[in-house]
Amino acid sequence: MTPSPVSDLGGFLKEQRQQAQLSLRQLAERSGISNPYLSQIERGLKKPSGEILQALAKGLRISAEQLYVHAGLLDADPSGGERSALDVRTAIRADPLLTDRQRGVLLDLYASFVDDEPMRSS
Amino acid sequence: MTPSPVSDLGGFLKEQRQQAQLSLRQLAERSGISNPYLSQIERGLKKPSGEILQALAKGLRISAEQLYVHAGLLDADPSGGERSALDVRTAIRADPLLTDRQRGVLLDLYASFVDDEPMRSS
DNA sequence: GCATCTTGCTAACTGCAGCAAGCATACTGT
DNA sequence: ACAGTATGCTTGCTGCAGTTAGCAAGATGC
Repeated sequence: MTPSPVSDLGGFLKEQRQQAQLSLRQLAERSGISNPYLSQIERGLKKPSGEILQALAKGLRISAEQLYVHAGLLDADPSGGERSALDVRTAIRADPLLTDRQRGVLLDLYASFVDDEPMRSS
Repeated sequence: MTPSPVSDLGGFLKEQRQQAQLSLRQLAERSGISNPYLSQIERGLKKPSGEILQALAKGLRISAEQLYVHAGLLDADPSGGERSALDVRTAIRADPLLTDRQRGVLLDLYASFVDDEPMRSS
């Protein structure tokens, strides 16, 4: 975990907590986690799960996504060339108007256009 | 964890894996996790961390956000079904990895699956 | 037929997330 | 002064995430 401001979850948590004028114990109680554990997270000694991050976001009255970004679970800005490839696949797979077979055909065709490795043929 | 399709991570993972025509071991290897663990996740016996979900998304070539939604770490996109059709078209049009010709082929194919009227060629 | 490989799973194990109990220090009220 | 409270942290513990070693069954090639 690099100590850069963007990815420093603990530092960000401490900053948000202080901005909300909450003690470590108050935030821990509001979030439903133990205060020693919160202390360890803020000091970068422990690495919390997504559920703990959700609980902390709730206690801080901020979005969980913000904490996921600092924890490295989400990208800050989703734009970018490589992300677009994932969007097409994601959109096809999520489309309720397509049958499974149609979905497979579209995905295969897309893969043949974009990938070096097409999907395995049955 | 309710067994509804929206929140059933294991079922969703298995479905995506089968759609991608990967064996359990192939996906585990592509994702960099152990195959018994993947088996346990698919059967709902274990609850993976965000990092494992990221790795699985990478192995499946889908967005991690989709898996977070199924794992209950993110809310699903609040827009409705009609939006899905726009998403696939939008995603294809915006994809920088596709040539104009490939884009046209994909859009026409999609339209033939979903619409009665194929896209008019420009 | 047999040998080999693939597949999904079981069982035992290790490391760490997250907790409870409690410490040391600072602050407040009498 | 002292007692009580608040604060952030230390320590030891438990449960579970995630792994390795290996099993049973099915598939494949000779």
